[in-house]
Amino acid sequence: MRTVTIQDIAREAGVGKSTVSRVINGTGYVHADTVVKVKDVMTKYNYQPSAAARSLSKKESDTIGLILPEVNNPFFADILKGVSQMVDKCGYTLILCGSDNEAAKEARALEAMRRQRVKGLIIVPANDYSNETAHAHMEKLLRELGCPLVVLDRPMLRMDFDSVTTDNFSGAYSATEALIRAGHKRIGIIAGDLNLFIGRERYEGYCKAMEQNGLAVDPHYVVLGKFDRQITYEKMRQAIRANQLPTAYFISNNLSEMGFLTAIHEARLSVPDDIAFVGFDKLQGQDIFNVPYSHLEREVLTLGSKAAQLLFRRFDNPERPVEKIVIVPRVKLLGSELLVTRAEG
Amino acid sequence: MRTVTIQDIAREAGVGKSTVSRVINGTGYVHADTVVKVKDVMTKYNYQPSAAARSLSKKESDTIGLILPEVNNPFFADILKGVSQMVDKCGYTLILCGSDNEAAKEARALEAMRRQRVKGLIIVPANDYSNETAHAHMEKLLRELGCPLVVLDRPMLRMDFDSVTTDNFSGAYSATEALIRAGHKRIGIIAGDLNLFIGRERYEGYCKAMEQNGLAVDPHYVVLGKFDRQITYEKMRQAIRANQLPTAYFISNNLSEMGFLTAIHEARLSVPDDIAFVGFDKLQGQDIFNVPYSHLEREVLTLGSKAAQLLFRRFDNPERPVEKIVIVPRVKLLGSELLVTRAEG
DNA sequence: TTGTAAGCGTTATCAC
DNA sequence: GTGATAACGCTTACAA
Repeated sequence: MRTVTIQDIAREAGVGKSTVSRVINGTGYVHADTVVKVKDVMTKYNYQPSAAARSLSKKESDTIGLILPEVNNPFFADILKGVSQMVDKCGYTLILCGSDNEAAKEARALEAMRRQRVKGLIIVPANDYSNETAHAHMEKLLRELGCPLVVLDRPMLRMDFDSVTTDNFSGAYSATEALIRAGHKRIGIIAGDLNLFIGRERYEGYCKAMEQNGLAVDPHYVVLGKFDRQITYEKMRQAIRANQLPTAYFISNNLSEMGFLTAIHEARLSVPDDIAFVGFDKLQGQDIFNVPYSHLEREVLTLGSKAAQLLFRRFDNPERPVEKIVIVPRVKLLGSELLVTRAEG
Repeated sequence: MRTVTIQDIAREAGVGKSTVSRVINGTGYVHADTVVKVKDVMTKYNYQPSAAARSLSKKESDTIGLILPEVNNPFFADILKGVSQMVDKCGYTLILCGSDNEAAKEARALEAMRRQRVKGLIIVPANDYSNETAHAHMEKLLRELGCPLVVLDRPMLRMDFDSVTTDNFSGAYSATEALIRAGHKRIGIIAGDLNLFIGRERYEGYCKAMEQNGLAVDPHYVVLGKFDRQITYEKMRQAIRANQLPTAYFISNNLSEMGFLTAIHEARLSVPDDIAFVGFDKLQGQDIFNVPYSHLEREVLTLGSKAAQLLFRRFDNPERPVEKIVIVPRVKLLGSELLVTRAEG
């Protein structure tokens, strides 16, 4: 049961293979009767043209590459969904690689994408390559791809690629401001990795909001959680034991939130009675558990589909100027930001 | 800046292209010096051979297809992770399609996989095709693929493909038994879609456990949630209003659990004080929210990687007998199964 | 409107 | 050890 080729179809339909090709691609003139005849044979044999042969011949594939740092992180899973739907809808095929946040794996993924001659690539960088040489290296790799690409979610230092990112500064600013409006004075931050661009941006948004409202940033209330669940947990444990808690935190991302909550639960503290917070990301499933955790909202699926659209638009017009889409997250207040006043010890 | 080809490398290295091919693939004899020379040139130009040309020539691609019903469902995201890691590790490239649980999209995905001439396919079927004609049609599509394939997670009626599935019967049995051991007598079930194989299996596991322990299945306590969050929510609302609650439920899947919890929260009932339960699946993030929901545990990443391994093993030996791996889930008791005794109204 | 033939970038089969 | 050369299955001039 050999795979049937265009040649087989041509023979069976009694035409040349270029005619079959025309029918498949809807290119050039071909007699209506011939079309019917050829289509019949194709259906009969359930013929599917070889993507490899086609892309070899056309010197262009119909595949889109996607590189994600963690494929099973709910946030990236949503992005994947957005990309996948769009890619599907537009008749492309998706090639997916995970980088596990490691530059080395990312580089390997990029090589795979090159071998596949993907028509375009969407990448959430493994890190932000803020280090000058690392950045140069990464940029070189991306250039070598020789295809349109969109950088998603994690901005890279100095990049002139199309991109879809989040306004981290304004997000952090609004979240902090919400806490201030709720009446908090002693507000801390669980900061992310300050070596990362987004970590710094969020930190600065927080500082700015404090400053603009005449509040000082107390270093005791700055927890360096590094966007990591375990590290945040440990630091928060220390802070709780040292009895060095503000009345509220702005928490820089979802993993930090998890670490924070674990520590809080362990110490039998409750939100917002003992400690208030607003998180940068929504915790997956918090609606199900009926918990009032305030957070910043962004439509993650949209992040993915916008990235795909950007890519397709560049296919259509390679010369268009670089476009950078920046999503501004909205504050969603559910109660965890509240200041619960009570007699203090 | 044209893409560099094997011909370019050959010319630059002063050898024939077959020699370059040999170096790339490590096949046949080639002088050590030549190897070095060729490799140098390849590195210099950062050459990556075209996957399309290669698979055209070898009549075999290095891609693995994966079709998932919902790419952003945490459960499938974990499966994806498992598959992706394995595929990566073994030097293959992953092509991903989503079916959105629709047979039509699934069929389109299968066509895409055929065009790509994937070397193997892993599929979580959009449904179980228990209807005879639907099943026949699906089986035909799968056969037509003409490549090894592994059916994952959702068993199909009468399939003689390699597969990795869960023992639904024994899972439901153990979960129900756990409730019985906790002292419950009036135990209900939130059943899934009984048109689906897994829905029936779980229902039967529940019945069997009841029977073996001398307990009757009270039809009032059988909620037909159809594996759907919204439907379960509505049915549970009715049951609550009608004041027709057992002391505990076995809940057939995670979406049902969500619907159940929403109804419970709305009615201001609490777990396990007012109502106890054991769910078939773990709710994503329940550890974070510190809730004591008992459930069945299975290593989801492993589901994915096992499926990939099964596929690779079949590549090595196409004649080996069909292998069906069945995962038996373990009961994990966290408190929601407890029988809280108290004076009744 | 259709068929012929060249070419896409590899691998595989030969001779040398 | 190595280099021509013929596939592989398709698209695309170019002829007819």
